Amino acid sequence: MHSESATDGDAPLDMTLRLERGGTVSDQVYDALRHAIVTVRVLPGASISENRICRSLGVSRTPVRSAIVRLAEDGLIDVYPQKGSFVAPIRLAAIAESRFIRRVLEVAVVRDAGAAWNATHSADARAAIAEQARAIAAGESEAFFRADEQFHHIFSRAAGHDGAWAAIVQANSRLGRFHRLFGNKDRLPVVLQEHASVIDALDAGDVDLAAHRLEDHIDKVFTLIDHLPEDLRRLVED
Amino acid sequence: MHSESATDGDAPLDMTLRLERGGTVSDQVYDALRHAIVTVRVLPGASISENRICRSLGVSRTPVRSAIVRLAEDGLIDVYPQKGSFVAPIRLAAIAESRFIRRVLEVAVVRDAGAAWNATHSADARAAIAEQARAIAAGESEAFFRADEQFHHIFSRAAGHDGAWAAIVQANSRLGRFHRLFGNKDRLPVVLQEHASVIDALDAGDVDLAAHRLEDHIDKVFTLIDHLPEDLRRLVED
DNA sequence: ACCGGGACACTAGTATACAAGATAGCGCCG
DNA sequence: CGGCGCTATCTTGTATACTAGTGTCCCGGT
Repeated sequence: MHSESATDGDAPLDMTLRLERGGTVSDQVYDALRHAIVTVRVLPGASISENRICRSLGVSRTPVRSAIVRLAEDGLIDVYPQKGSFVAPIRLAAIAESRFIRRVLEVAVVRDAGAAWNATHSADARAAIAEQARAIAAGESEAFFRADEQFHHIFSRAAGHDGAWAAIVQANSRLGRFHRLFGNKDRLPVVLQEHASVIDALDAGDVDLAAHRLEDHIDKVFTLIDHLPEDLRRLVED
Repeated sequence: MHSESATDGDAPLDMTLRLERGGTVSDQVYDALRHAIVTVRVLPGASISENRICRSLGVSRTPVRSAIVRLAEDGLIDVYPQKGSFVAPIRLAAIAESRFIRRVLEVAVVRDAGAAWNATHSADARAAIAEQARAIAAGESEAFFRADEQFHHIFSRAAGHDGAWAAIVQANSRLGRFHRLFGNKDRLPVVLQEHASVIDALDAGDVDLAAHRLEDHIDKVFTLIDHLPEDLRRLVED
């Protein structure tokens, strides 16, 4: 067995997956599955049956398998040969590692971004913050996360660190599920304030202050782990 | 076309791949291909024909495709649908990014490692250094790189940063080819000295000094790019 | 001799069939 | 009634056949 998975045998949702954009079928399946997992539309521990998915999507097993292989490389799916594939559990140790990677990389990136910071970057960042505020008011949580990613992306673009951004996104794919499951809605306005304070520091040319504020901002992600709701504890490991 | 690849039409080596360890065939193909690419037994730009590989290895296309998908995710192979798959060129911009990621992550890791540093770690590190010296004397370059990886792994183990190590390894898979192609043999003894100086600083409890020395060590990788041999320049992009 | 067109030999993507292992449930036996 | 063992049915891994697109090369016409 693979220990005690959350929703093992039961198949609560028939995977409301829809293939969207063009490109190869394999890519479409990959995007759909990845989105469903990161946004926790499918919960950690859920069974991923190749047969069920290809029946549900009307495609053959080949592109589905290809997508699963890629998701397994991303650490989002665990494959147990001859037993089954399951959405990877949220391991607290892995979350801590992802947080470490993201904090270290993003702080270094923002330091480089400070050197090339200009009015356009500032305007883009404040636009992203405004979009986050709108999403909060409208209760559109996915739009909030999307704008959050846009906001953090600006630093990498300003610094020209495309590769670092790719690494950050990869680490974030683990953190994303954590945020959506355990994120406290009361903290969202605080997030906005912290975002704005980082931009304020950059606009003022104080790179050290910006880096320090960003580091604190990312670290605060872990404050909400102390009061972890009991009914969600079964979704994490360790 | 895919621009000017180095060894496009020609197939200079019949892929002296041999499947070694147990596990699924797909994993064996993945390991063999990855090793061949990272150790530049197959050069950047070389054509990776699924048919040729599965003929060469005596397996079907399915596991070969699976391995190629994973290698494409790793950024080691570029797949052009209906045209072909090719060993990814060494993009100087990507090398710079990998260097950035590795430096930032590893410096942060070594700072954490300093807190938990003990005699065992020191002994392991010095053993790895000794192995590197032996490899240099014996002219076994692959053994040198293996010991180098072991050496750098020690910091992550001491700090308990498994995830960060995984990210470092991933960034290193790009750097590995660069090192093997453009590495200057005259610098190898200097590498040993730099490694030893980092451990000296850690043993002395001076974490800041260790971090600074490690940062310089990783940065020096780029000093050899200035005098890039002309006959190898065709293997890189940009 | 040069230029154009079509057959051909490739490529990767997809679909389907088969193989091997693991599990759960049921029936038989003690 | 309890425990052992078989079977039916799942799982993923592998092999093979087919599709559609692309580039090349040769041959024929100009």
